[in-house]
Amino acid sequence: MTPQRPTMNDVARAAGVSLKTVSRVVNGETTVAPDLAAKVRAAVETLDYRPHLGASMLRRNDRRTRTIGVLLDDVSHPFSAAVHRAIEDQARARGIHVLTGSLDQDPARERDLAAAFAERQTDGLILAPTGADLDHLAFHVDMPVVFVDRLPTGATGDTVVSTNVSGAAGAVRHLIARGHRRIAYLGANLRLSTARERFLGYQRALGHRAGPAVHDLHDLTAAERATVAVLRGPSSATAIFAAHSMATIGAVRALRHLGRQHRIALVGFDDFPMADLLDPPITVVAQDPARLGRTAALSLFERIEGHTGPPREIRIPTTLIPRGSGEL
Amino acid sequence: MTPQRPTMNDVARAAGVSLKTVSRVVNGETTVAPDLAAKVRAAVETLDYRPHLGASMLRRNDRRTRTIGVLLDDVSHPFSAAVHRAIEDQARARGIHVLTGSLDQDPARERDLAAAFAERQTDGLILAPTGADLDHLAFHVDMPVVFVDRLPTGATGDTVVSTNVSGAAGAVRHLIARGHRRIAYLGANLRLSTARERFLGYQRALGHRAGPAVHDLHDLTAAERATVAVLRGPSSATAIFAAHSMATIGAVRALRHLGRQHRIALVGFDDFPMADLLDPPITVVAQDPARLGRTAALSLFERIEGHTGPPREIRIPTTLIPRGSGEL
DNA sequence: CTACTGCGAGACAACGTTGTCTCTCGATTT
DNA sequence: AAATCGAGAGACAACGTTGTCTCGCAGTAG
Repeated sequence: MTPQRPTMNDVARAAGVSLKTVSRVVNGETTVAPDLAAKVRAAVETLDYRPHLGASMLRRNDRRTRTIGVLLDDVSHPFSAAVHRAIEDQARARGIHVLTGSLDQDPARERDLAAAFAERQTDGLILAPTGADLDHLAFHVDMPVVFVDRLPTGATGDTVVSTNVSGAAGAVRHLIARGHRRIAYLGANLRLSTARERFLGYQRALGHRAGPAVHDLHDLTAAERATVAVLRGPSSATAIFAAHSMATIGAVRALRHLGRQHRIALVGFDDFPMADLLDPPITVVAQDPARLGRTAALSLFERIEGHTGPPREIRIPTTLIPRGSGEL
Repeated sequence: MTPQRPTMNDVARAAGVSLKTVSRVVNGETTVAPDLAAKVRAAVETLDYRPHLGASMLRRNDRRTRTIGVLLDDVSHPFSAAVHRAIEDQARARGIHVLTGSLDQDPARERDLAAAFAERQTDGLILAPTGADLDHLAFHVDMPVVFVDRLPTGATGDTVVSTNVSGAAGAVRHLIARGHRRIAYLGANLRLSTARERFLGYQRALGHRAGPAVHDLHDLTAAERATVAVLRGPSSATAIFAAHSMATIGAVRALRHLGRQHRIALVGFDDFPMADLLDPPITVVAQDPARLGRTAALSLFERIEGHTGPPREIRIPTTLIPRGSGEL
């Protein structure tokens, strides 16, 4: 019925040699007489033979699938997408393929997808942890894991993250230098290490003068509401530090809506598209998602190649980009 | 040395049953006595046994890897990322995993990655064609392929694309209705079906009055330069139709730089982040990338399930979103 | 002219799982 | 009470490939 793909046996028959000889030619072994090798290659060509990676994997000693898994928060978010792309580029250079998944901060999905990738025998995993306990990894996932963007809880491994504390502190000091004293904080759930670290940087920069803070902001409308709240509140902030891009964009929208975009200073953590074309252009602490991804990939490939040694924590520097909104 | 993962044999020994009984329990067959099944499940638990998908795949009759390949232009581009995410969501609902790759409009990469995915026995492929001849697909890729965003050349299959001609024509008519007569076109290489179709829509709407057109625009700076050129040229356009988001953003930047963003009308094809927050807000013909991805995924899964029948071409409608820049 | 060496090539087992066949044993039918 | 049946469980082969072993043969040494 269905025309089956040819196997090594078919090639062997067509070339008039033994199956094993075909295997040798396909694997580039040099111990085959040139004329036989030529016949085999011809047969491979005409039959359009392609090795069955599953079977080969099963028998081979090294057991490599040349595939890695990448689990990020949301592959359609610009930050995750940039990390993803950088990983893909590193993988491609090595002929390695990439299985992807979006976690949407859901620990169950994190657990399930990590386990599923392990079952599929991926050679390694790059994970942006949701913040939940990862003790299941040690049990179920027997491959190198590198964490990116967020610190893991309940597991150890190489970790590549931004300089969140100093980046956030720098942003806030930038506002302080402009004379602001009542600076509000908008950020995500503190379960996430990024939120914790950025909030810490905010607090360090302000000392006892820390202003109103709203956490747990994930979608745009929540961020917009929170912006209105911190401006209306008793402390009536004159400046806002938004600790992730969704919060920043929410703040931009709310300020615009209130007509106060030129009166309230705003610095966001994580750059976003078009930030420089808005009015005012938005000052941000830019992360380097491509470098995060690239570095994580390099770490992972080192581990896959057998590098051992204690887990490394690599910090990728952030850059303050003053554009106008933070200089009011 | 390396602690090997347990196999079915290990589980069988631990549970005191035969290997085949373990296989039956793992695969949820009902012909196993409850007490034996319980023993097996306990052993699976304590040994943390996970089936070897490669081996199972090799022997099974249906030969499904429950993995599909997705090849898009650039997973970090917002449009591709949204398509990707929609596909992933459909796949997840079916417990299917996704291998991704970015093609960057490179036919060689398209060919290599398609072949590599075929070797990996993916169950199907969703492809945004680069525009090059795809006759190699029929030869080397024996799985269902669904095309998304762009029409294939040299291959057939279900195809899910936007209503490019009518969308572009609508954009241009919108400008004509505002009194514009000299409307420039900025677009990508006409090798891409999207560029061809959008240019066709532009020409249809304008008839013999078509204005200056610049093709082959891919990066921002080229689009900026082209914008300056069509404004300075002999026909001195009063409006611009930008046929993809990179061209639109380039035009926005150039107009801003020239200080003419409130004098020259602009409509872009494909929405982009923050378009509504710019000054002026940018009028666009919005595509529905999520629906494109979802529809492509549904088509592919139907084909994987065995649906036969002639290739379908599905058009996803576009929506004109007037925001200001096109109403000057 | 026999014995040894080395290399090319095939035979065979094995990887971890599932499909098929067979066997046992208790229950039902006549 | 003998024959039949069915369900549960194991033995065995097979999936497509690679690792290992062996064999044959040409070339060389004694």
